[in-house]
Amino acid sequence: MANPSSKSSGKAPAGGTTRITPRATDYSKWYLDIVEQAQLADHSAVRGCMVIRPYGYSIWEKMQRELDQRFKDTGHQNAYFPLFIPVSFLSREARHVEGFAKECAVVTHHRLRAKTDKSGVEVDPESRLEEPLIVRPTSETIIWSAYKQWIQSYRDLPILINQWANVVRWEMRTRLFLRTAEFLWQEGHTAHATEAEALEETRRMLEVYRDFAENIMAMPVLRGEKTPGERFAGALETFSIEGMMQDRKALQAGTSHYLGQNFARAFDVQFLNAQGQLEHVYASSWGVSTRLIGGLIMTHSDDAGLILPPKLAGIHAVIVPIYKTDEEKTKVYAECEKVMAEIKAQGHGVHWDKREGLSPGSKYYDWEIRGVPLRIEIGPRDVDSGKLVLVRRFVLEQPGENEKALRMRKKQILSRQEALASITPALAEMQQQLFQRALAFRQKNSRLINSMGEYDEFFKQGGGFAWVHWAGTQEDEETMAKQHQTSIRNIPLPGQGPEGSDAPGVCILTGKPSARRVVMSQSY
RNA sequence: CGAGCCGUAGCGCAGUUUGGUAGCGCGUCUGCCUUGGGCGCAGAAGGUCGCGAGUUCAAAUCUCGCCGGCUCGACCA
Repeated sequence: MANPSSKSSGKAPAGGTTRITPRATDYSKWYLDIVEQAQLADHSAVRGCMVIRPYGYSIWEKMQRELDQRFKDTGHQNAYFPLFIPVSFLSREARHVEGFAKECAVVTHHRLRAKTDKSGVEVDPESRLEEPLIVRPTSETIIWSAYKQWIQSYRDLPILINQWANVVRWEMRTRLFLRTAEFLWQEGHTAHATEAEALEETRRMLEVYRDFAENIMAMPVLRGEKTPGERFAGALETFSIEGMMQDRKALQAGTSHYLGQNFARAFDVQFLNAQGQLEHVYASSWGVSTRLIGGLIMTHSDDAGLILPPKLAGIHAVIVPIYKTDEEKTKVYAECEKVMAEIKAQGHGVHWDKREGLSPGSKYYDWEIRGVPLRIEIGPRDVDSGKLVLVRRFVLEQPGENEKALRMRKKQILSRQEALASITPALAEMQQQLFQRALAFRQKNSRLINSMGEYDEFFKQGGGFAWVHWAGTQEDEETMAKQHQTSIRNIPLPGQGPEGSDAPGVCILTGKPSARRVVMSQSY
């Protein structure tokens, strides 16, 4: 055993530079290391709440831009409703309050006063609120109380509104991005004259989420309906998109709910239809949150750090200059300037790392951890030969390939012109291959399972998505959850599973006939 | 919320058993030297030891309470 204070041997870093824990060693440590070292987020002084750092927030901003455009393209407008909700509003819808009551932050007073011993301040008991307010865990109630004022006739419908906001859910156990007490999200809340229209909206937004997840995040997702036990509190139907993370657990990445007339009844929102009859309004709601950033990390990243799909990268290429003398620096900098301008002109984000006193190697590690898709190295040799060194953060692994060969393939020395011309296609290819790789991973770890024996074996071997026929009760579901730490992620819409997954069969637990398979797995 | 572990400089940790001057590595700053995968040398700055109370001549160290983090469970649109 080496003395911990002695110099480490081999190619370990010279100093105590923090390294990322490999996935194989400790998956959740790996995840936290990336969040921390890529400077995405920090824990804050408040339990369960995070500070989203600029680099992490820039990813959220990119996501927002893409999603917001899709919402606008499907006819929605943004609006904003209050952070506080009268506690009585929550209880208007019975299931809704049941679902959220246990995780609400409550405001009961509006004033502080100095303590008598001058040691600080305390709640002024005189300032107790007539009715406590909760900090919104979701906004259905406050929004439907407003919709009541807006809707009288079928001519006022549909209302297609989205809100970008923060919400608070006092979770028992939190993890950065995946489950925090406060998180950022968007919530769409729509009102319709007919059930069919509201259902269509519910499915349309599920498809918007799928499109965004797969084409922007390069994260394949399964669309499907949640079982009654997993439904949103107050919904008649809940649909989700579920991604498979690299540890083969599922992550619920977005939900779209058909709320029927539940909230319209709770807030007495009726409209006069074209036939002159009063009717309750039909509703949908749908949301995705900063949890997506957690999904992004766990879908693509590797032991060297974050890997960003180009469409979510603010910086697509980083330029690292290499020089010894002032003379070389001048020469190299002139070239960097030109290369930077040309990449910018192509419409890509580019950053020139001018930090002094850091070796190029340090900079390489730095940008790798942050997941920047392309690195361009420019040294005197390159300037003289009219070439550029272009290094990709990610190339598709080939079977049996060792780490050194992989690294060699990431690095190309190209003529300046060739290198610049290859940036756009390289980014497009990376985006495509990240999706392909994640999809192949999910397929490899998805299986049609027809007996409890197979089921046990599958999860003993590491698990994944088990496509099983199911006709059990909610109690049966809970029993499965206890015994296997698995749950029904959703009942996938047809056409998404392995060969033969859409055929009817019999429940693996009860043997009763079943029309469709469900996907069971461990989850976040 | 239950069990276990943890909280000492920006980061990672030693010191706590047996109370007695606040330590190490990395990072940071200054200068020199370097720069094609985490350079080197010299010097310097940096601390309410998570917070509060208690025991004591004396508390990072012992006691009690609280806060926060990690892992596992319970819980979780």
